[in-house]
Formats: sequence, C-alpha cells, structure tokens
Amino acid sequence: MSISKKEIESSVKDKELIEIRRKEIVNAAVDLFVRKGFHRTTIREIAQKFGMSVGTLYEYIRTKEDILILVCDYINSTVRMRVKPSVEITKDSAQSLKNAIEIYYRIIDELQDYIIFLYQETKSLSHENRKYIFKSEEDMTRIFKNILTHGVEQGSFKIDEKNILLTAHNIMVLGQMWAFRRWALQKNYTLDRYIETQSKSILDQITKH
Amino acid sequence: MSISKKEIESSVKDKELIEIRRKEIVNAAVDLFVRKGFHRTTIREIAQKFGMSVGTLYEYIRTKEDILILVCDYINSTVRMRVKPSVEITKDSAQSLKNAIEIYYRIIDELQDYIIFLYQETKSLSHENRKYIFKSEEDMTRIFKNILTHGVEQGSFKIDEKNILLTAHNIMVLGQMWAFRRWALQKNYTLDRYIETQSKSILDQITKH
DNA sequence: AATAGGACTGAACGATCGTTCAGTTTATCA
DNA sequence: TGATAAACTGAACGATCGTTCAGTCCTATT
Repeated sequence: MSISKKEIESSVKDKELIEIRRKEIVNAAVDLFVRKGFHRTTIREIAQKFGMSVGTLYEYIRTKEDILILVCDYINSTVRMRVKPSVEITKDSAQSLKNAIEIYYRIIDELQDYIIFLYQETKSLSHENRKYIFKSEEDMTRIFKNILTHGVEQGSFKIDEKNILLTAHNIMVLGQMWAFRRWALQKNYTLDRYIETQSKSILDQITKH
Repeated sequence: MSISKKEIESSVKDKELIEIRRKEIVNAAVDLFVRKGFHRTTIREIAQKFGMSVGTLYEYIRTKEDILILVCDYINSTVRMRVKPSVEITKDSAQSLKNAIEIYYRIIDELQDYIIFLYQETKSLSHENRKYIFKSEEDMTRIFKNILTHGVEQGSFKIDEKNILLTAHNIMVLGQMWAFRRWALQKNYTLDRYIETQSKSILDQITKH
C-alpha cells in the first residue's frame, strides 16, 4: 500500500523479516520522534529501544531519513486507514459530511502528538519524500471533496464549483487546528463541543438557506 | 517591547551596540534558518554571513537557542507591528473585520516562509520560550477577538459568547493555512480570490441573516 | 557433523558543530 | 602619547552522532 516501504532498500533477503523488523523500528522510533523530535533522537536510542544493535538496524534501512519516512508513512496511513472505511456517502449528504468530520476530528484528537509531529518534521524530508507526504494529504482531502461534490450534485449543498476544494481544505485544517493549537483550544473547549461547533458552522455555510 | 531581548544576557557592556549587533545576527540568521532549518544551520554560517567571528557572536548570545528566540521574536513582532496599527474598530463592524482579515492574510502571504518556520521550529525552543511564542500568538488572537466582541455588542454579529474565541482562532488558522498548505492552495487560487472567499464565508457565518 | 551463508554485533571511524579562551586589535581618556 | 578596558579573533576542545565493517552467532542443508 505505502509507496515508501517498497522503495527503501535493505541488505536483508527475507522479505517477511524485513516487514517484521521495520514494524519494530517504526514502533520504537515513533515514540522517540514524537517526544524528542527527529534531530534529537539518535540511532542508538532507537536500536536500544527495540532491543537490537545499531548494526542490525542498518541492515534494514540505508539512512536515518529512511526511518523518518517510515514513521511519517505509518502516521499517515494510520489516519487514512481509520477514516476511509468509516466514511460512507449516503443519500443524506449533510449527515454523511457530519459523520466524516466527527470521525476525522476524533482521530486527530487521539493522534494529536503524531499530527503535530507531521506538521513539524515534514521539512526534514528530502524534496522527493515531502512530495509523497503531500500526496498522502491530498488523498485525505479527496475524501471530503467527494462528499461535498456528491452533496452539490444532489442539491443538498450550495457551493461554487471552484470552492469545493477550498472547503475540503478548510474542514481538514479546522480539525488539525485542534492539535496544533491545543495550548489555546483545549483549555477552553471540550472535544465534543469543538466538533459540534465546527461542524455546525461548516454545514451552515454550505447548506442552502 | 519584546521580552526575550531583555532576558538574554550578553558580556558586552554597551547596550546600544548590543542592539545593533543583535539586529545583524537576526538578519543573518533569519534567512539561513528559513532556508535550511534551525538544526542544519551552523553558528559558523551565521557569523560568516554577518561578517564577524564566531567568538564575537558569542559575546552577544549565550547559546544557539538564543538566536532562535531572537528570530522567532523578530518574526512575531514583525507580523504584529504591521497588523496592529492598520486595524481599526469602527462602527461598521463587518467592514472592520473584513479589513483586518485582508491585512492579516496579505502579511501572511508576504511572510509565508517565516510563518511556516514558526510552525516548524517552535518545538526546538525550551518550554519557557515556547510559552512566550504562544503568548505572542494570543496577542494576535485578541485583536480579532476584540473586533468580534465589539460587533456582537453593537448587534452586527451573532455569535454565541463562548464561541467568539473559537471564531478568532478560525480566522487566524484559515489565514495561516495559506502558507502551510501552499502546495495545494496556491496552485488553485490567487491570493485575492482566497481572501475574498474566506472572508465572505467567515462573515456569512457570523452575520445575522 | 561439517559447512555455507544469512543475520547480527558493537567498537571504531570520521565528520560535524557548539562553545571557549588566550591572545590581538581598537577606542577612550588622562 | 601611553595606559586601560572593551571589543574582537579563530584555532582548539570536547562531545555527539551517523555510519561502517571485521568478526561472531545462528540456522538450514547435505
């Protein structure tokens, strides 16, 4: 599924073992990265945390950046894998959108440390790999875009054709904001209230009055 | 004005010279930081760029993080100094808000590299200094909050008391999004269109129908 | 049991970089 | 003009860290 996993070379032959070890690496690295940041985390720490030597670690990756790719990829696909199956496009477009927003925002709340990490460390990736992260985010945007387009087509929503994409981005950013502005928001609002308020104002905005 | 400048110690006695040198340091550092990131930029590069030796640089700061504080502070106060005097609370609240949004969004467009930098490197600051950055962002939020509150009081806007703060945050994040989602937005919209669309939808949402 | 090769180990390497400090230059003022 | 202190210099220090590789361990095959 994920592109990067296929592209990162390894000196180990056993494909299955590569999968197992890389999962261990990601599990160890994701906590350290989120807690200390990419640059402050050392290869030694990661190796120690999943109980292997530095040398072995380097049998499964080429560089430290490879680990960052694996981690970013893991976070992205975790979010996507949990949103996608829960989202359904029904006849009641307003309800579909409301559901999708709620699911997405709750996952952001749950994975807020990871979301913030993605925002902050994307720049540590090479140009090539950064493009991959953006592509992944565009996949998520498309989910909301589809719901919106469907709602417009069947007459539930009233959005200028050209603004559908923008609305999809707004929905996503207003969710992610719950994570990266938590220092201000989470003192003043509960998650439930936040979801309710934001989704109400989004729906108000696009529903025919 | 800025807290940090007073708090960073220096071995140099001449207060005026400190100001001058620190401005040189910030000017040199801001470009390098924005282009290469904080961790990838070396003290040597900064010193070389403003034409002084590493030793001299260390007469004006204590650690590398001090430079980061100076730079973050510089970016924040630049934005604030340019927004604050241009914003005025008039009788026409809707127009006041529209103006404030336009001014803020245009500055974000102009300083987008700096805004992204702030988002990404805040985490490299110590807890103490991060709080300072958040406080600075709250100052900006207050500008919008005041306009909104004023509009509600005189009956132009209809916002639940408890949601005024949230609306202010929404306005700011939808602006900052122009910078940190430029990979998607700036291909599809012009700044003028972006400002128009976003401010229209914000105003629609809070204006009594 | 012998052997081959895949998987693993961690000490060592080399490069980088923040920071310091002994010494030099410059400016000030008696 | 000479003395004093502030300002400046950059080589050197010490610590860190990504990466490598010569050698060991383990497992499967004959």
